[in-house]
Amino acid sequence: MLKLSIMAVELKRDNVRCELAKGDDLGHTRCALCGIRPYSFCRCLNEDELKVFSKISSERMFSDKQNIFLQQEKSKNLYNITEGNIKIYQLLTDGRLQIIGFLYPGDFFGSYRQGKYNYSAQAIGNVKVCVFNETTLNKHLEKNPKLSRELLNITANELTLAQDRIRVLGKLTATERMANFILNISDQRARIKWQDNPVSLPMNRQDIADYLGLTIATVSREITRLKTSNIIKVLSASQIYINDRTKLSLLCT
Amino acid sequence: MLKLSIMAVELKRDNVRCELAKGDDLGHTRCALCGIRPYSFCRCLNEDELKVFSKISSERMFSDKQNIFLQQEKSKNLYNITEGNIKIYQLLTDGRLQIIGFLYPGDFFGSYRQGKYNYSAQAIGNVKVCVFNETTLNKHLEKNPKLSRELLNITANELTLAQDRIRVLGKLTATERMANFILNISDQRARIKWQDNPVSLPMNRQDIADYLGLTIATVSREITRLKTSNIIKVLSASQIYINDRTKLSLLCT
DNA sequence: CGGGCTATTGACGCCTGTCAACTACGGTGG
DNA sequence: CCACCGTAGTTGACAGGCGTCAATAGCCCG
Repeated sequence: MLKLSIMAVELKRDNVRCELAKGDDLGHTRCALCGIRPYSFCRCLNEDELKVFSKISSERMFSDKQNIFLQQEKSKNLYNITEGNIKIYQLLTDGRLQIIGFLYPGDFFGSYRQGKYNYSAQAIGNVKVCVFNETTLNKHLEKNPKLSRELLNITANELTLAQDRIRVLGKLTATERMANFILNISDQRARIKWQDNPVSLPMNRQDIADYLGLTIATVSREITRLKTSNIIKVLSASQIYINDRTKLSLLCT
Repeated sequence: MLKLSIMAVELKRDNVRCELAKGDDLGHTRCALCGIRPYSFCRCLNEDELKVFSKISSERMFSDKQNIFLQQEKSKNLYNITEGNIKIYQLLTDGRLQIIGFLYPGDFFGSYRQGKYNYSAQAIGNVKVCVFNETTLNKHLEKNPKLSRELLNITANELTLAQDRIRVLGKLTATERMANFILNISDQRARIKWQDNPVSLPMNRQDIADYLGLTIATVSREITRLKTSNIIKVLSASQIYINDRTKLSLLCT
């Protein structure tokens, strides 16, 4: 029953895509057909600019657990997710792994420092991305102040998200982290007009643990705790229904 | 003895400032006299642009524990530190405090989301800052792609620093965090050509604890541990001499 | 020399990690 | 359609790292 309603939402997305495409010169530009554009940094472009943009970018697919790039690799490309989810992570020398963030459709990534990626990026499930050559995009930015302004905005926004995460990892307890995580992911889905309750978690427990600075056992226990206190319902391992959003918010402090 | 050598370095900074000023039309522009400019986002400006820049910015002083702005406050200004140190932090509803970052001379701050500051900023000791009106600076950015590119670069750089901190808070042990902290602060000082060994810590133990997601007791214990294993010497509470940088690096994993 | 603040150190407890057993689920083959 | 297997998730027992609370030590300044 619930699963059906989720499917309906995913289908609705495809409809949106078709509607966007209708008014355009079909087939000439990939970008014009892109359903995620309203939520992506390229939303600031007009129709003409969009055609140019389609040419300087290309599409690539990745499947589950495939790496888009690795940390310390020389950075050549920047990416924009059009479908699917990605995790970005850093590895310690002894094998410990910290997930820096989960990225969703519309997210731009590949930020770099001294020409090297600062993290590895790996597909969670099937993923479709737009690929931009770094130098090409940079040249484009010089000519298009609107675009570079947009890029500054989303980078600043990512920075505030990272800073919020610093607070979470520095001060919150396991319960608080878990509550905060579920709310965040629900909000994230709402932002791109996807069903935000129940929430479907694309990542597994290990990923959640590595993201929250916890272990898989603790994550599991905390989910059980939220479940037994009737704040959430666990429809399946990856389907969480939020019973009481208020209580969940209070847990985030 | 060691204190003297530190003073020498501070004096040397003043000399640099004088040298920079020599070739300029003295007194007409504040920016031309600014010693921290080579390490600040305004370094990309030429002499003429600098004169304009002096006019659209103003100088302000803050003393120890004074707040420059508070989280959730409507953001009007952006700041650039010219002297002293600042902590940016977030407060939880129950009073817990997480220091997001320490900022040093040359650092630009005031990033915001939805028109509100995402953190509070407070002076550590005496501080001098450049103040920019947000809208004025934005207008300036439109006309000056070099400047907005520079701003994008430093924002992207801050983002990578924030991401590194996510790894530290998510995965490192207390010892590792402490080692990482001391090295970072030493590197930071080296970057702006200040004495990087011994390191003088402008912040107190409580600040370090709130920064590293630990308690004051643990910070103190970890410092003692590094001291007894001869990796550092504690000249005074705020003066740390690094005996063995290699061992310290190894502790950061 | 004494007051007040900051830092250090000790005793103890709890939260979360570790390790391992158990359970649930999805896919595959008979 | 069911039995089987492998993977992912849950749960339990236990341990240890770090927090908590408090006493002590060190330092600055009057």
